Amino acid sequence: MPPVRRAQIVRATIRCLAQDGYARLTMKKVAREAGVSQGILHYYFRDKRDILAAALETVAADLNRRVAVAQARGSREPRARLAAVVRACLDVAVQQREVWVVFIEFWGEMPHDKRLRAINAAVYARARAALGAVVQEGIRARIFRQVRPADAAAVILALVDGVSLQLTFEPDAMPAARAARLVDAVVARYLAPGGGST
Amino acid sequence: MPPVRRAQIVRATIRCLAQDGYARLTMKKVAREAGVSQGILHYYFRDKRDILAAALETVAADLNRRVAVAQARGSREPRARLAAVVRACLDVAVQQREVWVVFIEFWGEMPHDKRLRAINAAVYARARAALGAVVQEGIRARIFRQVRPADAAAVILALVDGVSLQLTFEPDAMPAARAARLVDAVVARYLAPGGGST
DNA sequence: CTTTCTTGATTGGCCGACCAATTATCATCG
DNA sequence: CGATGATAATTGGTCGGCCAATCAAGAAAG
Repeated sequence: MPPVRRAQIVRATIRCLAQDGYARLTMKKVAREAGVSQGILHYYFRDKRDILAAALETVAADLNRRVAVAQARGSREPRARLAAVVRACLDVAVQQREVWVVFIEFWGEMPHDKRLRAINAAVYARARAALGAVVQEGIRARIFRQVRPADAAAVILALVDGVSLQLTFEPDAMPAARAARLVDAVVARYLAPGGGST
Repeated sequence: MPPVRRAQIVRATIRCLAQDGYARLTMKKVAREAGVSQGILHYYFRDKRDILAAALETVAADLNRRVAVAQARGSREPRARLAAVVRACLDVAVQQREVWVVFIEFWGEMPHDKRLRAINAAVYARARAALGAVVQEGIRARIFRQVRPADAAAVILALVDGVSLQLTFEPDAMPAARAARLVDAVVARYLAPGGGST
């Protein structure tokens, strides 16, 4: 029962964050949203920071899961797989807007909370490793040019994050599908064989 | 005197945001940091939100200014100019860490505040216009391939934001100079003539 | 009957906003 | 030049309200 209650509280927290924002999150609202009393929150969590850390873990895991699923569904061909991942990331930002928005909210808190930073670092390390593996595969198959997979992973991640940000704050500027094609084009040209050695 | 006092308060606010974070910003701290009484804050600003909006405006203008200066110092050659802008953006994220961190903090609040969204949209519109103009110039000179300048601008901005994020949360992962070279390589390959029509 | 779980009221403290009172600024005029 | 009075700027304290966290008491479960 403990894990169930914890999850219930964490999910309520995420909903509150999506609705009102980090700065206006209160234990009262979380308890109300979860349908429990205020006291119970401190039975399952030491304090507010604990709940927030758990919320970031959940959000991050959720994002990772969705992207992993999309990647698994893609073909074996490295280019197609990268495209599938890119598309999945951007779709999350648009369709699962709430989850993505909460994740962005945590960015602002990370400089002030070591624990949140650690969770985020783990998420990005995993993401870079997964992307790097796909790139590596493409290099071996001579589909991609010789690049350091870690560099390529960082670049792809940065592109996706940056474009997702723009889609989040100015959704009307560009449909998600077009953004995905744009990012794909950049990645394809970055990894395509030929051209300079840079 | 009014404008001086306002600026004084806004600068104090930005320092507080950099130090303690958005969620822990209080009028008391701002007043203390600015070296004025609490009451004065409500004399020059209607309420807390007003101060925060002014703070975002100042931060955004500051970022814009620094990048504009870097661009102006660059050569006339489009590729070099883009490189200068990229370098300037990444340098800001690393060297003017405080300003950049405060800007990120505002991202988390934007989904919940129309006014902050509007300010941000203006900033990005300006940035895209400036970048787009440089790209356009390169296209005319046949240095770059035919791309929609707006697309290229969005891509470069996304890359810079994404890489800046990673530099912010994991500063040891990569020195700023290497990040700049990496981004330059991606942009160069994206804009280089030849290759597919995408 | 003991352990686990849950409640809702309480606590001390800090929050943003407001306001009456005080002080500085400055144009005007004796 | 110096007094005067209106206006602008500034103070510090007060207000109701909400915050996170605690706790004693009771309900459920085994």
